Amino acid sequence: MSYVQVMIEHEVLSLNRPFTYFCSFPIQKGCRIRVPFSHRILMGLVIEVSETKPETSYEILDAIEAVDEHPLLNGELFDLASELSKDSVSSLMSVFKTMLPAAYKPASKAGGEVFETWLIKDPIPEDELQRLKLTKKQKEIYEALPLEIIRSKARKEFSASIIKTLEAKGLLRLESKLKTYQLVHQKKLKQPPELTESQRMALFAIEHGDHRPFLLHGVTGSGKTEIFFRLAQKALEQKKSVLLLVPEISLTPMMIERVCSRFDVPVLVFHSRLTKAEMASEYQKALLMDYGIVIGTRKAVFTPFKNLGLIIMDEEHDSSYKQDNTPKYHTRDAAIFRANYWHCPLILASATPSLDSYARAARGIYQLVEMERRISNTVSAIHLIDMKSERNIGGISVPLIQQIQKRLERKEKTILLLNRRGFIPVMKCASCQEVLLCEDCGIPLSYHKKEQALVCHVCGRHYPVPEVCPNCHKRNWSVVGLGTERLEENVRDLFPQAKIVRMDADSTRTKNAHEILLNDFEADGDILIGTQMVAKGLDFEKVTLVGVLQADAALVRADYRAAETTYQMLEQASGRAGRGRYPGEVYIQSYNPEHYVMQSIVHHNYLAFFKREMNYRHLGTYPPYIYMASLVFIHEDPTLAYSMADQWVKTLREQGVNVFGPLELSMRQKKSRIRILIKDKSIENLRNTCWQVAKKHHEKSRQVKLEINVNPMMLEE
DNA sequence: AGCACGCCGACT
DNA sequence: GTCGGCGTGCTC
Repeated sequence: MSYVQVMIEHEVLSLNRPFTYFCSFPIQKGCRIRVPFSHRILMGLVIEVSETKPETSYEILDAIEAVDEHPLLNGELFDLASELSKDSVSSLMSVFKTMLPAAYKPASKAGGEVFETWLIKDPIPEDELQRLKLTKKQKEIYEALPLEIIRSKARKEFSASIIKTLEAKGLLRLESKLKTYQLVHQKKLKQPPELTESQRMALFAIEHGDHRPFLLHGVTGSGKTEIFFRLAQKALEQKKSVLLLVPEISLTPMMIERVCSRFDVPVLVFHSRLTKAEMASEYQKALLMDYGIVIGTRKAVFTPFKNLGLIIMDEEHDSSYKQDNTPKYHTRDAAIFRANYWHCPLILASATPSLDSYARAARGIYQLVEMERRISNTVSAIHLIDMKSERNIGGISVPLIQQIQKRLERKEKTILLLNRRGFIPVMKCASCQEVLLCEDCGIPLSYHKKEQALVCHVCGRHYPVPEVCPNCHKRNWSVVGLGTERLEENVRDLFPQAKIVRMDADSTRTKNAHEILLNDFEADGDILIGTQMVAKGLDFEKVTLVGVLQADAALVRADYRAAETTYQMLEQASGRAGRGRYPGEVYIQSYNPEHYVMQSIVHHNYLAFFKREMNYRHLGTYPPYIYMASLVFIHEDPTLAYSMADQWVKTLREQGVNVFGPLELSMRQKKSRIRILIKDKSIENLRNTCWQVAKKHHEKSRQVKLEINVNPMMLEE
């Protein structure tokens, strides 16, 4: 007997509006509902319920049935969803779908949940028991049974036949419940360590701060985790929950281990490698949990809380925090929203803060807390190897080989990091290492093999491939590339007696691969070879040497953030060495040792890097000085996609919008992708422009797909 | 997004 | 004559 506003399961922008239905059954906001919709029956989500009939020009149809008894989303998550939808220029339904566990997604045909049969022992009066005349054995088992137990477990532990009899006599009630999984295991609790002076000061600063988010800039090994735990302790004492976000699945096992050996409270885990049933189980636990700790990757930021007291976002600079499919939201924005809602502290932590965050801290939007000292009070020595003059074998320089040899003799461990970005086709002079830059943007040009041209991926300008290098006038162009597999072979040839563990996207595809490989390395491995993923968060006492191969491969990327991500990667990688008692050494192989990124790393000087990089961003009008959005037009026919993009460039330019392009990107799934870029000083203006294009584009053309990314983390592709 | 409707070409 | 291609319009 109510009228409901329903969002339909489709994710397209053209259906991103509520539809009204009459509802003859009770229903609440946040429940799924089945409704008739254009010749079919669809699933929808109720976003509003009202008693009065809205005034409409159309006929209102009857909804079919309610799917959920209890709402899947509360008011807070609703508001968060609508903000993220607006901010990321994507449909509300697409946000709902990423928020909810797969088993509860509006469009899913249910399923994914696993149910178990439970036996419930309801209280039964004594005379009733007498009347049933149980045998001695039956009575014994009946009394020994707990009030609630999983049927299969009861049958195994007691007697299957007697349990059956008890069921038949009506002494045990059957109930189907969602299966719960045990994803974390309580460890033996450890005592908190003494705080160092620098930790105490950081903690003091956070505890005496105001409501603004904190940016905790602590060098690797400065003991940020202990700060997290002290703050968590406080929140838990007040019976409030703690949300602990990590960028990648590979970092969850170590974090879970640490949390469980410190706190005796419920701990929940969320990440995309959980099965549907595990995810549903954790979600149910979250709904019921009064207080506890939730650890997870970006999807954990949507956990329903009864009382949230602290949010920690570790490695806040990591680009995995931004989802790269629709809705393209940033976890940081969702975390800020939730911290505001709960009036709780938000800690953005990193050894290498994103330029965005550090700039915000500089402007007082965030409160900056610095930790400059390592706990061990040692600083790793960083050596730059100039690959232009140093001899190398299979991509490994002679000094690095000697160092690895030393570690093998001393039974210490080595991590070798190879940047996979080495595969991005950038043309380079093999004689003088010159890389060609765009005259307008100063950004390295990418080599497009098919059209034999050099292209700037920022402004879209094309250049012919020059005959000879403009620097040394030799004709010796090359495209660089060395993969982890090749490197593993080379290392094996050099050190046949060493135990080598390789960690990359290939070797970590299976479920617990990360854990297994890392345990392997910790137990008796000598050398760990890997891509970026070995740069992040690993904490092994015996690692005293880190080698970074092709350090500038990332620098040469055709992206305005190339220097920033290179800096972050090198600093993070360096931080893996010397975490224990033994001091660490880092060898960075570079063709541009004099580059400011390399120099800042050697001198452990983030601020110097920050200033240089900000200056560069200012000159090129890049974020954080302005906001940016990329619009990609996709179609099989390149001319159609291009003309669409081109039209928009012209229309927007007439409106005075700062627009760049169109630029042809590489093909994806046999489809042409044409990108235009919009820059704006005001984020509101930028979003308005994007929404305007999104809506109008859909009216005009259905065949050309449009993908919008507000504040993209990466540009080249 | 789907799906019906409608208008043109090439087949039993 | 009809079957089926896919451009266009609509969904409470």
